[in-house]
Amino acid sequence: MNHWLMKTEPSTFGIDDLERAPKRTTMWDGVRNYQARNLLRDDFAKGDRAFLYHSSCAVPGIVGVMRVVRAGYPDPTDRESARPTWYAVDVQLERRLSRVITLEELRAHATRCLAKLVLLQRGNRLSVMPVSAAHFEFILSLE
DNA sequence: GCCAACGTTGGC
DNA sequence: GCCAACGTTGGC
Repeated sequence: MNHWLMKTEPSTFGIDDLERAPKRTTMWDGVRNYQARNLLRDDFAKGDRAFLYHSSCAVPGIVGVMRVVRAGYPDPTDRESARPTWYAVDVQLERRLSRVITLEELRAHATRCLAKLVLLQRGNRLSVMPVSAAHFEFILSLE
């Protein structure tokens, strides 16, 4: 069972939108980065849990926990796919956190508990990234 | 709006 | 295959 962190810009699609979506479920599409694509295609499994992360906003941070309800499949928004290039997954909101676990707060643990967290690595630009089980639990304990 | 950092593109 | 130019991401 893998754990993930998935970034979204709340001005485009955020936790409020996901909460209102039918079955609190959405197709996570539009990823156009090969490394992230490979994760979606090869490593995302039904039942995996993922943090929902708000980026490019006033208070960047983790706002919810999601469940992967459909593993990787060809992204239907990928128009020119004779062979599929891009992949999507379906995720369901499990719960909204009682508060935002902010990027600033995660950074406060960057030299210790969260030293290897991909989100905190220099120059990281992945929109979908793995989180270790230990990191996942630690972050939840901050709530 | 700025800018650092990275991915992608395309000329050679 | 190299690498400069360009585009994008995302925090601040």
